[in-house]
Amino acid sequence: MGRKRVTLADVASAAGVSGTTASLVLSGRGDELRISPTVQQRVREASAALGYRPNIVSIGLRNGSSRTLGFVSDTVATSQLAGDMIKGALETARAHGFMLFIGETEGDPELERQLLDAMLDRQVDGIVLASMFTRTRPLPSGLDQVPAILLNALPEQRTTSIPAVIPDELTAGRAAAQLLLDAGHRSVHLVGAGPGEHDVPPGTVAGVERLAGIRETLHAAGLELASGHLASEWEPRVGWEATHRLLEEWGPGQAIITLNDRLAFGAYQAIQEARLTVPGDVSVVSFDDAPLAQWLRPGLTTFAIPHHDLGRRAVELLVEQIGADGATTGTSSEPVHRVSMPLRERGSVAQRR
Amino acid sequence: MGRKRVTLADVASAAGVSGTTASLVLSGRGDELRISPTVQQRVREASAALGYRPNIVSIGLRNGSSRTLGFVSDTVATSQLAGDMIKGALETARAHGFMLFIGETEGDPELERQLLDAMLDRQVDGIVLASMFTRTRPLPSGLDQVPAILLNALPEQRTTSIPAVIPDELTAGRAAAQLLLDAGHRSVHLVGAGPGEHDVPPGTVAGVERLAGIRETLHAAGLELASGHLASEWEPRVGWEATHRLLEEWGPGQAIITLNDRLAFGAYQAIQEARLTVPGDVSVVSFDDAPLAQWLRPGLTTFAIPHHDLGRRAVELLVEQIGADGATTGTSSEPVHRVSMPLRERGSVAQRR
DNA sequence: TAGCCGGGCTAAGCCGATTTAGCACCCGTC
DNA sequence: GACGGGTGCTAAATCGGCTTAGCCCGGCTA
Repeated sequence: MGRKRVTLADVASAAGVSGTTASLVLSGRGDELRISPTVQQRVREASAALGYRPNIVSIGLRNGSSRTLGFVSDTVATSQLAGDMIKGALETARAHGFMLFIGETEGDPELERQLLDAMLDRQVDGIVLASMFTRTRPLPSGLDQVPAILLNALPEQRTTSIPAVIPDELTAGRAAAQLLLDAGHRSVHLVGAGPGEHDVPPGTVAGVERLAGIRETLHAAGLELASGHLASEWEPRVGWEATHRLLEEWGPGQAIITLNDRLAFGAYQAIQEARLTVPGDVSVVSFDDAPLAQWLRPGLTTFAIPHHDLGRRAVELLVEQIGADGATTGTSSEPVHRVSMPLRERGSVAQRR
Repeated sequence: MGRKRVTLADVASAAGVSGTTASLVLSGRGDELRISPTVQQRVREASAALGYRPNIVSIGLRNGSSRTLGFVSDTVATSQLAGDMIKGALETARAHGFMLFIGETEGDPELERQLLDAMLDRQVDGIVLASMFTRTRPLPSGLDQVPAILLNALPEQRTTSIPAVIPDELTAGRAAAQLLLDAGHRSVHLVGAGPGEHDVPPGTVAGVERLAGIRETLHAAGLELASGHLASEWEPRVGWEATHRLLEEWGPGQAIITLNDRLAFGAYQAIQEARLTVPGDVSVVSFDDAPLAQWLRPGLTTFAIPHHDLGRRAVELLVEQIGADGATTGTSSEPVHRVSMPLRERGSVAQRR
């Protein structure tokens, strides 16, 4: 510890040249500025011998960039899914030579302010404002100082020019319904929302769009949802209750769409307790592709939230915006980028008997 | 975008004073250096009016600190548990005025090198080297440049002076066995390792210590493990297989310790398929306290990995080391810090009939 | 022999702060 | 009226790198 870092000045004096010369050589402009091969060689050797690494902080101070991004999310820990999003962001950032500051707000606007300030104080080149479940949200001030992007969230005021990256929930909703129709099902139940267009937990983009996609596709086939079960908490207990009641009322032979995998887990438990089986007696389709989905028996067929891709895409767009160096503000053409939700077929859907 | 940041010079010229004066006033040394109240007032007003915020990068360049820590882990995403560890680290860092760079190595030493370099290049004040499951690991070079700490990992060479923070697995192992003994059980089975002292998946500290604690406590009661099931992958499928076979051989009335919650999940499935119940026919105790554990019916009794506390403790120790400012190296007395694993009693253990 | 050109390198300023050393002024004193 | 001693503020150096402008020297031309 405490061994001081090697600076450019150290390299220069070791090579017997000025700092300027050392800088030119090491930044590859040696030939351009006609430094003799002998000297270049000497500088490079000294640099290697001392293990010189440029101080990025200093460079950043000079040219006003830090090769650093801020990633502010409302929650990292509660959702196991979030990790993938961060991972996608981290990998992409690294690939472009950026490091990421991570911050968590717990949904507290005051804390969010503090984190943003702390990041801006550290001269981040851009900000990713992430949400762990898709929702609309107000924008904090200060985002006009640097390029910014919304991840898994939409701006509450649509007047803003900040781009957003979200999963393509609408298309996934359509596909979920179509999957059941293709398997011959005509009695489709929804757990988590519905049956009406507006029966949706407040503030969730996912709920609204998935429901809309499902209803749209059913309508196109001349059908309506057989039942719906609006719930503000999409937890296993709720899935169990809804399914328990649903089976009592309708009996076997149903197709169920659960709005996330935890609801599906509860549905499985209720189906099992009713001495019925998935998918023989009841078909289940879900959303999210939580790790849980592949542990269930049989595996749960579900539309994955493309967390990794979302994180990647957000950082890509941000880096692009930064690369433009603030010169042309109009680099970002499309304000909302939708990332498709891939289907994981695992065996919880069967052809209607 | 692109509205340039307000600098100290801006404040100074707005207040009609020198940069020196502005700096002194804003850093609270105004009285000490006899700046008149009038001028102090003017500076403060100018600062507030312009919304001045000091550039931490610049300050860092001057005094050689960045108020920034690096957090390098092998994996963030795969384990939902990891999030809590990072969260604990983030919160604690913030509380001490630090921001965190997060990096993920995927277990690749080359990538780890690059990440460490990228962080050191950005002048981090300290490094947390984290592992998502407890293990021994070699130390990369360069950790002698700044204070560092191992999180959920132990140094392979015990000669090092780098402190480590790990869960107290041994004590938890003892407590798990004791819990079953107290419930009157005498036939205790282990899934994931055992029955012998050395029947442990290679490289896992958790496996070794949990097994040792379990065996030790059973021995003290004059017992041995009734059976063990060594497995290198602690996944639901394995738990199902082991439990399925175990029930065929031993019948109901057993007590099972699974070495993690995914194994327990598989055990539940096997027990359910054998038309037996938890905890009436079989008691189950586990480790980790994954989210899954509270979703199971009945809830799983398990010893929680204290991820949040681990993250917190690691950063606390690191900040302490940094606070000492490299002056006295011997601030860290104890090299290995053990964090206790709390029991979550949920109802998967019953008194022996 | 003066002037010009180009090769090969360096001095000095800058980024945004902190900090040390010290300047200019006023008042009182001998 | 020179000197001493506060008072109230500022110039300049520093951190570590980049960058512009320009220096010095030798050879060639007029």
